[in-house]
Amino acid sequence: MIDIQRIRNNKDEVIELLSRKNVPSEIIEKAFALDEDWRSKTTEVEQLKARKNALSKEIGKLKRENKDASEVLAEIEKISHSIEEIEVLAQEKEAELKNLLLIIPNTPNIDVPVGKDETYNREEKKWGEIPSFDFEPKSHDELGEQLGIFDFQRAAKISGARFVVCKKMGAALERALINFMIDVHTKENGYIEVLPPYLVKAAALYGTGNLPKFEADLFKVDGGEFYLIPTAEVPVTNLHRDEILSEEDLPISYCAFTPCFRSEAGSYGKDTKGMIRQHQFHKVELVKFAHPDNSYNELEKLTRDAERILEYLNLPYRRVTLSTGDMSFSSAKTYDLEVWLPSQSLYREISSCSNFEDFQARRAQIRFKPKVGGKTRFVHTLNGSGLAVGRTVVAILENYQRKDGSVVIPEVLRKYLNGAEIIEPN
RNA sequence: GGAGAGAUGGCCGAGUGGUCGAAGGCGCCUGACUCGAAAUCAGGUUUGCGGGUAACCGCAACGGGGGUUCGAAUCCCUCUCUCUCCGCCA
Repeated sequence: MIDIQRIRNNKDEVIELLSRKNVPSEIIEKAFALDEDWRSKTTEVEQLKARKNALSKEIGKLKRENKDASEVLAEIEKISHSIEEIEVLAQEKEAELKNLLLIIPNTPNIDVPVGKDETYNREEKKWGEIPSFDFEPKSHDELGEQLGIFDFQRAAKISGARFVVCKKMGAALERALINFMIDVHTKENGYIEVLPPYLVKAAALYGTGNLPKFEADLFKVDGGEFYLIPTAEVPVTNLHRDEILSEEDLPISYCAFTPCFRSEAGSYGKDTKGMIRQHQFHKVELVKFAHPDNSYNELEKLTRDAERILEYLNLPYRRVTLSTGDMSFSSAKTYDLEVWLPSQSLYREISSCSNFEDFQARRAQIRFKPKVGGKTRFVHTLNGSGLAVGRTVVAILENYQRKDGSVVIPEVLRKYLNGAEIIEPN
């Protein structure tokens, strides 16, 4: 949530920054006006309440002295009526303002390239050598079906479109990747492993910014108050909701493996074949609670931690900074990591690493108390995929394929697969 | 699913209608003592919002929401969570 004080004190700056995210200025002007209105009514109510409190105390005193209080009671009754009237108005304004603030996106960092869509994303680096094949490289779904490790047809029978059944080395490879990623992040990068719930309440989704605006992207459990998580970001960021952390504990870094569930509403016709876009997929997620003075440094580190997984797997990738028009609602700055897919001859997103600054922390009330200076401050939250497991399988199959349709297993994964070196058709 | 108990400040824990934003303890901060530290002694130490250059003033908050009352941590309703017992269950 954007800080209303920023709108109050630097309205024009906020309008300018949010125009980069295609937010019309009228929305900010509306929030500004609601805030002014709310404040004047609140001030009025509070003055009346102060008078009422004073009179109430007087009654206590009069009663103790066994004196008559009817005159004071009469005045209180009059004040109470006024309070009721104005308070309703103040509460209406407050609710309206709050609802409006909940749908205003985060302001982009000044460094983020300005543009209306992904064509304005800025490439930051490229890593690895794009493999050259002396044959036509196959797509992962073709390879997977030939190898007998993916079964899209039966998945459709069971659950419909956008699901897959992984079998044999397909299933084992997912499991190996999950363990490999978690091992690297916990042992080499200092993340604390957590295994959170996959069903969450609405409040958790408000905290991260998925609600109220993006309900259509989520699966809601019928009849219950639960939602299936779209990413581990939701439960893990909410670990510290309504908490005051110790400054010396920052940054706190978590790593979580979870399935992710997405309705993919509005993506009809996109990536219909294969494992790229599924209703259910696995992800190892990195989440940090950082000191606000150091969060951009932590974003660089977190992104490097994700990149290192790709490097261990020797998968060619590039890093791009998402433009203001392509980044998400809650983010102030996002790096996407895109892995090379030979069958499509392009880079596809495999990780998204963001600094949300205090946007989520303000929604979820995650704060810390500075050692000196007293006043509690909001932490900065960050997260990134480290990595999306299904898409990593896709990238491995496509980049490590051989002419005969077999696939070489990346060296770092072999110890997780009983030493297997190659996936072969059987 | 049934029966009961509970939720108070960073932590522990008192408080059953007004003088309670809240005793006491722990922790933390400042000062004294000390070469220094520990111990001891004295003082201080909640948060959010609004107003004010500031000192400061006001409003709100004792799990969440609602109610009774001139006045609620305290009484009533409701929700959430925790614990105990019974049932069921991987």
